[in-house]
Amino acid sequence: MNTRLAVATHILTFIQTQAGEPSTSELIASSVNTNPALIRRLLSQLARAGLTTSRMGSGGGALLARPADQITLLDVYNAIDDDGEVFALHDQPNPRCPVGRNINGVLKARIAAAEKALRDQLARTTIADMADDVAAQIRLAGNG
Amino acid sequence: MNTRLAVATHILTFIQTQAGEPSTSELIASSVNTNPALIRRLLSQLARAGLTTSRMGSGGGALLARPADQITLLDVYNAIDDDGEVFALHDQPNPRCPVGRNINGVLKARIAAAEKALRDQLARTTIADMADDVAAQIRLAGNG
DNA sequence: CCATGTGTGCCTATTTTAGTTACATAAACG
DNA sequence: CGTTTATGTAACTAAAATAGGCACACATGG
Repeated sequence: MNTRLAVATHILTFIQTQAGEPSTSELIASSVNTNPALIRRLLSQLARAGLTTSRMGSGGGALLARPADQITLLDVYNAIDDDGEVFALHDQPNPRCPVGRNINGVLKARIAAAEKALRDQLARTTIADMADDVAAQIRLAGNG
Repeated sequence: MNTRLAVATHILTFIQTQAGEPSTSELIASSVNTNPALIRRLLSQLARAGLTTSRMGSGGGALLARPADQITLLDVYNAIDDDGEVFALHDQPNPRCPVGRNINGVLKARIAAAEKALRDQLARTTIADMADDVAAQIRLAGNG
């Protein structure tokens, strides 16, 4: 699978830790350890989905478009995944076979149920949760 | 995403509709509408996972290794997916950034919860359910 | 005007996926 | 025993997805 959900979540969690200061794509890229252009591409998808806003020019960068406890991992997943399908059906089963003719309709319903369970669970975690968890980890390491 | 779960489920559902007669890879391939070698590759993974058995030679083919109501879509998913991860983490976040250093540990737990929800739901459907649903569709079409 | 930073088009490399050919091996059957 | 049927798997090709990167037009603040 791809890492876009992980990177997008990293981006939003990072922004949340910056206490209202805009984060530049270069700064975020250094935390993710990748290219700023890649970060900007993801940020533009997140902005299109209404999760972030960006200010151009000097002093600019990305901000969350709404409070971190109102952005769930499901929002992130929907923002970055074009079709949002975890499993694909097979293109052209044989329509002259009874099984081939009907398998996709049946399977689609079962897969949809499984993907719904996934989405419902993703909706239970917010960016605020992520930032809190990260902060807790940092405190733990500090005490170690 | 890939179509291997769909094809593997198609294979098993097809075998279940054959009333105990072994299914050849060529027959299954004609239902799926693909190449027999591809079916055999999937069948060998299913056999390794203990879901099917194959008999070589004349009159041979694939059979379910246990009753269809004891094979779930989770079993199929586990059989064909090497690592079974829906989402990947990003390789090398920057260890010098507090967020980069901790994001993967935190995200891993959240993603695992979501994937568990997916798996639990996949475990609720058996190959017997699939075959029953397909049979019901065939009856519906017959009445139309 | 100049420095900073976004948004995006275009390109490359790598990996995954699907599909195909070929052949050694195994079993059944006359 | 040899022919036929069928599996299991290696090797290969083609296409698509993924990640990464460069370049530059455009926007903004000083």
